[in-house]
Amino acid sequence: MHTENRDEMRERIIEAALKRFTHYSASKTTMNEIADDLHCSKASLYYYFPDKNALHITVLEKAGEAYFRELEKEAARSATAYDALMGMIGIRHAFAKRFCRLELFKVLRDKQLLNTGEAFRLARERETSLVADIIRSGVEKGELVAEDPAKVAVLYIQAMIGLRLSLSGNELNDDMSEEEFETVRQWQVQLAGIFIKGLKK
Amino acid sequence: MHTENRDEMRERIIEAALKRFTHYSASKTTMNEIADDLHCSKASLYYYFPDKNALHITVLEKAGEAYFRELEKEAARSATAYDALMGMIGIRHAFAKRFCRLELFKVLRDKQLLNTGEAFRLARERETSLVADIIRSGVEKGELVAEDPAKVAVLYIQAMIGLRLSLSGNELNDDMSEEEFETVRQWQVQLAGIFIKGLKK
DNA sequence: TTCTGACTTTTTTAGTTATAAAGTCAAAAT
DNA sequence: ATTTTGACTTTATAACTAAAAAAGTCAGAA
Repeated sequence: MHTENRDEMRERIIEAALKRFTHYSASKTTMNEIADDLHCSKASLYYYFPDKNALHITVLEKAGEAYFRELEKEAARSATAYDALMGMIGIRHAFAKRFCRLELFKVLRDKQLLNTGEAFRLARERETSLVADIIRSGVEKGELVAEDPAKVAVLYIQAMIGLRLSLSGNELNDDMSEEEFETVRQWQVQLAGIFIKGLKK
Repeated sequence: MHTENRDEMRERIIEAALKRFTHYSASKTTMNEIADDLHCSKASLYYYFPDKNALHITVLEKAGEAYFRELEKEAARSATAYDALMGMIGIRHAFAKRFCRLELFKVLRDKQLLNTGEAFRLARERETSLVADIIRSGVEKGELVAEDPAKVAVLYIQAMIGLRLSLSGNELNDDMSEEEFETVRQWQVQLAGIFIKGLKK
């Protein structure tokens, strides 16, 4: 009927998709399954979303929003650049584990937009500029020295992602074992420690 | 006839394979082509090598040997840890460009031995222990501080590989554009700089 | 001991079909 | 007017298949 209900239905669809996706993975979930969960027809889903991909992207964006909200909260409450970056690693780790079945990497790979895709580029930029802000703030407080915080931030993010990828090995996989998650986290913590020291006076 | 000639023929085969492999890539090269280049029969190749894979591995090992020889020469002549690591980056870069058609990554991927394969593990260890030596030497000279140089070396190598992988993106590709090679090199140089500073007193 | 032509076996590729899932739409329900 | 749906079409995926190409073997020649 009016806008309120329309948005509500959209939300219910996103919720149902998120549940299925995180439990069984996005690619193994059919539109029919989502429709059945909601006791509605598949055609209804297509009234709210142009195609499955759009729904998938919306779900990813929702998860991304929650991720950035936590990230920015953490950055705000951290006293030092060191604390902020360490907090970020923990949050990234938790989200990666929680949402690995959303197949973010798979989407990026299939669409060949790992470094070019618009939404992804924006997310990467948002994360990078958050790190840049943390470094800049560290410089202002006299904690750090950095000529070009933005450039350093790009390097930092790239190195963190790299440590994640260097384990995944054969291909850009979304699935990782508990152990592997932990190894990556430890590497990231260690590198962040050295990195921050390398930016000190 | 006697050993001298046998080894000589083996070398000629390796040479011919190396030429074909680096020019057209290993997987696009047939044993018949190598035999034709040498004006001998394909069966002869199988007298010297049990299968194509063994030949491929031998060619990779030969390239690897040259790589480590240069690497160790560079480490020996460098005055500081900083110089040594920067020198290493340059050498790795040159070899990666020169031998990318040898499809090292492809072999590792297909054989699922990126972190487990024996020969590869040894090569990785050799590179890591070289970095560990460089760091240890830096500590002795009072240039650096590191509690556990071996652990730091693993992290360093992992981060360097990670920067390489984070660009390759979709999958573990051997082929990279000139531009991409240069981007990775710059990142590696920048990270090595911060890393070394992070290990200073 | 080294080499080869003629051979067999294995792998890759391209094409085929069957099936499942994605996506559409005219008409019904609210 | 907006929302929903059953019945439909289209598209993508997976499982076979046949043909071609490359890998790999071997008895016997050099």
